[in-house]
Amino acid sequence: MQETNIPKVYDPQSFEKKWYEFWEKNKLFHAKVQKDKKPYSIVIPPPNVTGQLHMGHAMDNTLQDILIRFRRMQGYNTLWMPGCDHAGIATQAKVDAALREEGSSRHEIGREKFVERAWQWKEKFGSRIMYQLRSLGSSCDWDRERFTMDEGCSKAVREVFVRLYEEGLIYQGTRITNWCPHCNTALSDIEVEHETEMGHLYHIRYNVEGTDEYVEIATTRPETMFGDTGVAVHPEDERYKRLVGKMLVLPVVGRLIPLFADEYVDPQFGTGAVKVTPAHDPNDFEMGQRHDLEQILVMTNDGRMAENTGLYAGMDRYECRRRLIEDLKSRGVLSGIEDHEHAVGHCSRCDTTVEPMISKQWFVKMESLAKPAVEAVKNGKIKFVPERFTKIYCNWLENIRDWCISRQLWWGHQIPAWYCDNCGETIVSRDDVTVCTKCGSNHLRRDEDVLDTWFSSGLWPFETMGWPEKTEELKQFYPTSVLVTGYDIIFFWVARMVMMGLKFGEDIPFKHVFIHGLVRDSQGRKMSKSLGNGIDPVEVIEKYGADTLRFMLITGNTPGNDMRFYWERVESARNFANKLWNASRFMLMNLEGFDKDFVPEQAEYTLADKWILSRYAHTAASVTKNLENFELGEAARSLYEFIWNEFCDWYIELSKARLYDKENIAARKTAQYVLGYVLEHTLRLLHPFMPFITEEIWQHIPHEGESVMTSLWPDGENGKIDAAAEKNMTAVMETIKAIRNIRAQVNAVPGRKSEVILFFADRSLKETFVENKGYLASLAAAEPMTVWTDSMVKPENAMTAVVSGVEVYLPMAGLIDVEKETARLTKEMINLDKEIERLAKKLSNEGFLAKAPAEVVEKEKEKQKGYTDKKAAVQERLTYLAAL
RNA sequence: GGGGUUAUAGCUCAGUUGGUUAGAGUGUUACGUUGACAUCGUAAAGGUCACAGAUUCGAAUUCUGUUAACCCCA
Repeated sequence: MQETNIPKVYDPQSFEKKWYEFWEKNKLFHAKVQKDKKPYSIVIPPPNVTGQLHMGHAMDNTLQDILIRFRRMQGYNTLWMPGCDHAGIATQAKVDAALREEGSSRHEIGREKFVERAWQWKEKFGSRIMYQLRSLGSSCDWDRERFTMDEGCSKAVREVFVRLYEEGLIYQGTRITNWCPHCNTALSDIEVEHETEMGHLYHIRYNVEGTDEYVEIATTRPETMFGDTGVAVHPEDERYKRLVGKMLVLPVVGRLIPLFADEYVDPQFGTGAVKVTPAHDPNDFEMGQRHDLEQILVMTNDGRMAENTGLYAGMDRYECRRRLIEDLKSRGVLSGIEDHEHAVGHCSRCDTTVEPMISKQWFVKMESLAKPAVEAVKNGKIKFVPERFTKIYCNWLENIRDWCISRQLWWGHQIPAWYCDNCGETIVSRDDVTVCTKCGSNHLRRDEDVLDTWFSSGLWPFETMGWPEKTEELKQFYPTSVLVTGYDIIFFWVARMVMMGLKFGEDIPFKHVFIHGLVRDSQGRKMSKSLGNGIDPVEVIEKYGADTLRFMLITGNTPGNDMRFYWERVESARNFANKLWNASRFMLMNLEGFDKDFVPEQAEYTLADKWILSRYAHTAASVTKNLENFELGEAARSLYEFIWNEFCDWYIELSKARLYDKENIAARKTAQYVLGYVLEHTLRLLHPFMPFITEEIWQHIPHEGESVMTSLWPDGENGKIDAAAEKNMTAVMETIKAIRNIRAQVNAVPGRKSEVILFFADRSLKETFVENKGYLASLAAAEPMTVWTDSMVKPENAMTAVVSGVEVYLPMAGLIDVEKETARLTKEMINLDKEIERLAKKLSNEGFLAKAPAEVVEKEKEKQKGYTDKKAAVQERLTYLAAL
């Protein structure tokens, strides 16, 4: 157990892997169903199998791991369900690219082979991501690892699809959807990102049939004019009233289209007349429905002009736009081009400009699903942390539109719908179908499309627990305790899970939604592949250790807000780990004669012992409270401050005298006990944040149990809080700092002892200082310590400082620098005057005295007295100096 | 157009129910390797808490408005 030879420097590489394997091998992450224990469960936001872990994952999983490890130590039956997502479009794109490298393509090898390739991809990259999660320290229950396309999830997806279809909540329809010509698939509304772009507004004249008159329209997408089936104006627009009902001649094409009136048209915009292309614009589509207009599709799925565009057929949509503009110009019907700023939709996956166009797709009716999902949040069953995301979530669900769920991809859950070529029947079924249920024909074709990836992700909290079977896991772990995710997928994922959970899981999927922000680069930019500014968490782990990365990610950051990545901050976290490492090393080097059964008598405790135990108790309470409130950053900060500024800077220093003195056995044993107690318990508190280093140290120092991760969370330590010890110790510490300050002022030779004379305005402190004068000697080189009493004359040739309750005099051998000393004290005087004045004003304020709580008034009065006493002492000193 | 976030030390950020001489890390300056740690220690400098009002005995903290940056939705 006793080891004095541990490395001088924190070296995470030497132990992180070892401990992870130890935990995993001993199944410490595994959650059995145990009905008598309180459950605490989290399902991981499944990373895409496409690639690798990025900094956002590192952040997300660090937060989850902290919560899980904390609750596990608190005694909950804790489940963290891991897994990954098949990520339809993204993965298909990756596999496509791999095939292209080989000079092949998905179309060449066919669907079956392609899907095989995608599975191979999944095996390779899925396991890589899971490995990366392990290197971060994530305490997931790997025995339960799931994948959104595994057998169980596929079964759940089918069940949900069929039930929704049977209830009429899933339907097939020909509607305007957002089409990505690059990914070659339809997208849902939220997969489109709108960016404001500078474009042009083209003014084109459409002749009124049989006259020389024309109507001028304005459009941003002239190439869609091949699909125009009308021109609309506002019914009250005087400019056009007399022309409504007339036919117009579509330029270039020559087709006749009606001019009609519709309330939708904004007479202020452009010329007040809009071309109507029902097959290529959502608003036009609706006008088309109202006015019974034909829908003419003029583009192909890859963004080229269709056969019906004559000379332009086969041309890219933008090439067509350029040529068409030239053509219109030469025909003299192009009357103007204005610069125009407008929002253009882009594919969130590949950034290609999406083309709104009609196609036949599957949709989910959202209204009835969204209502209970809003209700669950409004009535507080589900709570967002931070609370402000509630509004964002509710607003979105309250204005939700139907969800396009079919994708023209090969990688994903194929839609369980079959079409009968014989009678035209559509059959949706849980099991594969070979015979038409209506006409008995076996000429069936399965729908080729797959489902939106988020359709299966939406079932994640319960599909991973065995739904639709009524499993023990569901009974114990559903609803889950908390969902931890970024604000960027509240709509994509959180909202869908709530809807699906309420509908099929028969309860909310989670009680809390803990939202975090994005990790940005040091300039505040989003990390992205195209910018090349991403930082690989694995690189950070290899260089600095997972604990360092974890600690860096959760400090200096508050819930829901973005954070910037700085290497300096990584280093600062690493230094903290090193500090802890060396504090432990100090203890290990002083373990000789450690008696694990020894517990000191109360009387054996020194002031420092009582003080550090009290400070530790405060820390334990605040860490617990902050973790329970999802204030993980605050929790980590309080541990940082306790470990560094109190335990290391003061307690270790103060324990040295007793530890080095091998004669006084009782004192040495007490110091060892307190050091051991505080360190061992602090390691437990820190374990959720920095699992590896805490385990490594914990295993070296005296402990009981097999792992710090299964040790009990420190609780009920409040008995150790000792207000008197804290007050007295604070006075000692302040005095030490004051002496050091003076010594620095006069350039005292470091280490050379000098006398200090103390005068106690607060008499109760005298005894404390007499008993603990060793503290002043060792930490401020102040020796001997003389106590001045009222009857004596205060020392003259000395430097002075005043701290609460204590006047400090440092006699000077030579002459003191009167000028410098006067300046220093004058500055102090000014500060004190300012405070005294402020307090005087406050304390003479009738309102304050009458309305503020008595304890606040009392506190202010005490402050006032403290400052006044200090001022008197400083004044006295200044008077003395002036007389020299 | 609607909604939201942010504005605190040179930089990055804390500051959780209103009462602190407003904090940390980093950077800067001076000094220092005595047996945990130079990935360190000691000391210091550095802020009108964006601006203007309001509420209150009391505002960095609550409310309103303004300005600036960013984000989401339409």
